[in-house]
Amino acid sequence: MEAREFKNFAYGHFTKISKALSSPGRFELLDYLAQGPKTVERLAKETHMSVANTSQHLQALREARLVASSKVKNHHYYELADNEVAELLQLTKRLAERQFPDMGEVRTMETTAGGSVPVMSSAEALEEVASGRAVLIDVRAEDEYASRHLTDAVSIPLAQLEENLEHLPIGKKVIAYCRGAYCLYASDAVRFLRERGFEAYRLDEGPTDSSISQEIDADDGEIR
Amino acid sequence: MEAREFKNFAYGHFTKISKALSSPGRFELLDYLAQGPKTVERLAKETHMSVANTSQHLQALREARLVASSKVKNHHYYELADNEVAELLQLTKRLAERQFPDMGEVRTMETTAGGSVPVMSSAEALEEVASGRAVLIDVRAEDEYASRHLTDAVSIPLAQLEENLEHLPIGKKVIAYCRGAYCLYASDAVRFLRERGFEAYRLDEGPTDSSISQEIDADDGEIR
DNA sequence: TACCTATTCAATAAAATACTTGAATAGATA
DNA sequence: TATCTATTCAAGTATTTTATTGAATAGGTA
Repeated sequence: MEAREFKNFAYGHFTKISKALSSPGRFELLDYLAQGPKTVERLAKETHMSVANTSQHLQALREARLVASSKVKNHHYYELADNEVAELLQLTKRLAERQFPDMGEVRTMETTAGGSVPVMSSAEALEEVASGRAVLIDVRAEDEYASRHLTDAVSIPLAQLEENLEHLPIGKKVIAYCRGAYCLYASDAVRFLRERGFEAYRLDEGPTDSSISQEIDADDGEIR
Repeated sequence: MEAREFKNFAYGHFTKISKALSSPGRFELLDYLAQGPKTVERLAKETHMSVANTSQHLQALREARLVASSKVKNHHYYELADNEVAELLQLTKRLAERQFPDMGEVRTMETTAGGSVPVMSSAEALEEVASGRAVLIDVRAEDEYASRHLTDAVSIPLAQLEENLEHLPIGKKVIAYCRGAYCLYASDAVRFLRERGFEAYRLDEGPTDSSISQEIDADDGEIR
């Protein structure tokens, strides 16, 4: 193999990865898959894409080895092929926010609804929860919670928040989190709770590898 | 801003980064820029692209905020806009090599010339050099060495290796490194040295952030 | 067996991207 | 001032990527 041929081979492979990440639709799919395995249909629904289009994108992602699929009964489950894929997503997001300052501004505006949704850092939340002054709720779908969640978090999907109000402690702070800094579920939850008198906050991120240092039990996703 | 509008905004920005990284030409440009600032002409020469094409790619990279440019006299110098860009390159390469196992195989075949170029890990090299049993040579261009290099490394660009043979110690091992695991300069150097009786090795990587933990002096790139 | 569901495939049209060529610009130098 | 050099711009063509649609497949289920 000639030197140039070798270069083409190497750079061709490197860019397979970036190419797969370079479409907004695919990036969004990966973002959802970072929450846990999902079927094509569900991904299509969550991203508002057609099923065929979703399937095609997933195909592209599989060819780039960013996702893997498995079959259970009649459903094909897709999931991230490697933890480093999630890292790549994280790093790309962080870089984007750093290099395009208005991104961070817009995100803050949107997720805090112009100031009426207070944000809490992971570090502070950890302290509040540990000392018993606050409870942590995970407002994502149940299976996403099951796949992986923050220590001591309770699962209350956004849609079931109203019917679970009675289970929330009255005097304590309530800290909600969802898929991450760009996900609006937690903000919706906080607004809903504040309207009902709770001292609610949203977490500034979701359950990432760096926020979860504990081991994950393969059986039920419970963090020890 | 509507929820969907917000999503489009966010994912649109994220993918600006990946899109910029998704062309082999641009990836290669960034790879060279990770060694230090360079002019358009030089980049064009090193990548064997036309100057106009190189300039256009650099333009695209600047719009994605991956590179920044400055002007000195009649030359425009381009450089990475952020250290995280280098991290992104690293992570992408690592992921590609992990997910496409034949990549690693081909790389090993090429860079070790089928076994005649022994490789040494950074950790081992550090020990050998510290104990005085080996010398470390940086075979990249001088300005790349000046921009950043490994501790205790001596600069001997590949083209000047022959005329500097007399300065290499006879009884010691010689460890060569260049831009990284996919760069062939170090391999060329090792073959050249072995033909002349030296016990030469190539390092398995280049001067990355993780291999350099020391502070870099802004004046001359010397690592303390 | 026939039927149903989830997923993939194939074909198309529209849109974006890549590389080439030649001209334009803007600073230095003579 | 004229000239030279490095870089960018603009236009054109070829290629690649995208979303849509409707058909095909392949496992379950009745």
